[in-house]
Amino acid sequence: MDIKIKDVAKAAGVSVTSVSRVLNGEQYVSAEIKQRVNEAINELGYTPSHIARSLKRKKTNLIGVIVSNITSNFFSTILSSIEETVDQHHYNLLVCNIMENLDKELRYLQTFQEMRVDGIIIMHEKVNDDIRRFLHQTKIPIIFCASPVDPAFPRVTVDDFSAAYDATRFLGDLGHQRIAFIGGDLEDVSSGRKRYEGYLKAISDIGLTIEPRWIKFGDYQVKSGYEQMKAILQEGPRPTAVFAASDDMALGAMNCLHDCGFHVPEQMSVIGFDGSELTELTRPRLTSMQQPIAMIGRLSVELLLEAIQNPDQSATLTTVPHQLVIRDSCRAPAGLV
Amino acid sequence: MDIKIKDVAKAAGVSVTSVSRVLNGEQYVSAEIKQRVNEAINELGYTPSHIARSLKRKKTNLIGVIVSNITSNFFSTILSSIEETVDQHHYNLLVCNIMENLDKELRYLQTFQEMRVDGIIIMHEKVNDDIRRFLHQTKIPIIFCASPVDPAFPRVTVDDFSAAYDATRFLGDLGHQRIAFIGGDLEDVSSGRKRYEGYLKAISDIGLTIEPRWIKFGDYQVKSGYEQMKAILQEGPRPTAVFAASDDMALGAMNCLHDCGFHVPEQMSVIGFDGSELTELTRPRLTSMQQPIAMIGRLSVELLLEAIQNPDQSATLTTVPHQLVIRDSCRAPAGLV
DNA sequence: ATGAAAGCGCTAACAT
DNA sequence: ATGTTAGCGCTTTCAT
Repeated sequence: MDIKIKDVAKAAGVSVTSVSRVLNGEQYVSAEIKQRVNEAINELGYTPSHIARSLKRKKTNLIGVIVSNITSNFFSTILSSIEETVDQHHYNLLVCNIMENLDKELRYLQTFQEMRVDGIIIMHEKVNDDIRRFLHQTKIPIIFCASPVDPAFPRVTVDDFSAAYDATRFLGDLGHQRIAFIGGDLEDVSSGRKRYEGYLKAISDIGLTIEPRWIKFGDYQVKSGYEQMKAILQEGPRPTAVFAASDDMALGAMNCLHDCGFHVPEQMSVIGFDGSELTELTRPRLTSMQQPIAMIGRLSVELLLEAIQNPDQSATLTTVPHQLVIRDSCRAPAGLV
Repeated sequence: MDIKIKDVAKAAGVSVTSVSRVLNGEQYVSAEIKQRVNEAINELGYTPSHIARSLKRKKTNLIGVIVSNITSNFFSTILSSIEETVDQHHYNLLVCNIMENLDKELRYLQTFQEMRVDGIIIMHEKVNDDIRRFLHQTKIPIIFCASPVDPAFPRVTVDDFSAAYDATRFLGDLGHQRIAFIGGDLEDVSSGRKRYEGYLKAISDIGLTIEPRWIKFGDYQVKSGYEQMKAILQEGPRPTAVFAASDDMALGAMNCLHDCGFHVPEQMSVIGFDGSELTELTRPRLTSMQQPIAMIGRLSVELLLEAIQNPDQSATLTTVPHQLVIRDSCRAPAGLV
């Protein structure tokens, strides 16, 4: 590692310029020199310094990613697809797992700036004022992935309102009259609120009345699904179906139902949101409103790379299609069959 | 971003050295200069370049991580703990998700070298000759995390043999006489083989005979657990208990049993390995041989950082304790109760 | 087709 | 206590 381009040049008996040229596959190098240089590189075990290169080129080929919780199957799957796409374009990934800690997010954003990353991907719903200020001030291209926080930035996401609407309607079409909702955080103006609104609209379109006792909010994670389901079961008249705004929460709800002695779907239908791998791992398998997870990751990267190439584009919203995938956790309510 | 230390120096009316000094919190700067510099920094919106710094200091504060499959709960949890620890020490993480692709692993290792990462963490069982050659040739400190591939390198791991032995014995102690095993890849000399050997030893210590039809190998993932369980069910006399070498495979096995109409634990006991979050999410909850997941991540980072500080240490094996966590998926075989 | 040399933004040895 | 300056390892004009 202590060996540098100059050493290679010396060993090959050429100038550093020539070495640089073969390193970068440029024209104007004779086959002979190319060969001598490559031999020298192999003999010396030379690895070019990305650092020096970045400094000179003013380009790091680094992408910073902020993810709210990497242990969630939904996020890790997106991350996996991001990594794959980034890799295909010869970029590398700097990852920050913020675990809902906004201070950490801000700190990392600053680090990303110090690192001179070429672009930033944010998979997180919440931002505070400090973060918002940073995002607006920085010149680094940014994209929101599956979390359309701020219309000032490019974002790729499903139509959360419609997707939630469709999920709720699906339950209504099965004949359910008492449909509970376990939402995400209302504070995130994006998915959290949109999915809630989609649910409300569907309920009223179906011709049902809103029942506050059947509306609870968690944090998208399994545990909160469990707890909110429990709260719903404990308060008066029971619903016959539940729509959870994430598969994780749907799983939590199913576990709660199981532990309380209720059968899914015989006594309670459960529908999730995300279409993560989880849906195939539960028993019964979980019917869910599916997001095109891999596509979201890939598109985010591709749009970001475009923005890097061509910095002054306007912020666009890219909507990807949602799709209901019916598995085994929903059916018509008991009385109706 | 186009503004550099020189501009700050000019704006504050001091030398670049002074700016550098306040940037790095050194002594020998008067309070007055410090103040003027900080004001200039804020006014200009200056962010120091990590790139330039790294080039000069010959230290990037970057750690490269190779993970075999980031969507697995076990690995993403370790990764989460690695990220947390690394962050506390002011390092950053470059992540490669290889998805069992060894070519990609090698390519990333080379990229890590170009990036001049200060250290590398590998969470992957398999290596080929090219990779092995690279690992031995590079001067970058390396640690194997939860995958003790090669005794030439530091590694932190549970005692896979004993852990598998204890898990199997637990089933034996419950009274099971027919204990199946779904292992990981036998090709990985480390965990895969060790867990298998632990199983074999326990079977013979319990006084049972090895039954090849009850020994299958998967790839640690859910799907293979399902398939291998199915294979076991289809071949002649059925076991009364299964030990799967990962929680993911145990879940697959449980799902297969469910789909085939068998009840866990009434008709079949299932024990997993890893102690990932999954164990609490299944119904019945999964009894599992638990690895101290967070500790493995944290220790790996700390040992790596030590090796970075002090490069010529010998490769040590750090064994972390395993622990059986009894949940609801195992009980005495039917005839015995 | 090849090479000499300037400079990317910073730190640190060396003055003062 | 503060400033001058020589690199860190590379790319890239500009000459030849």
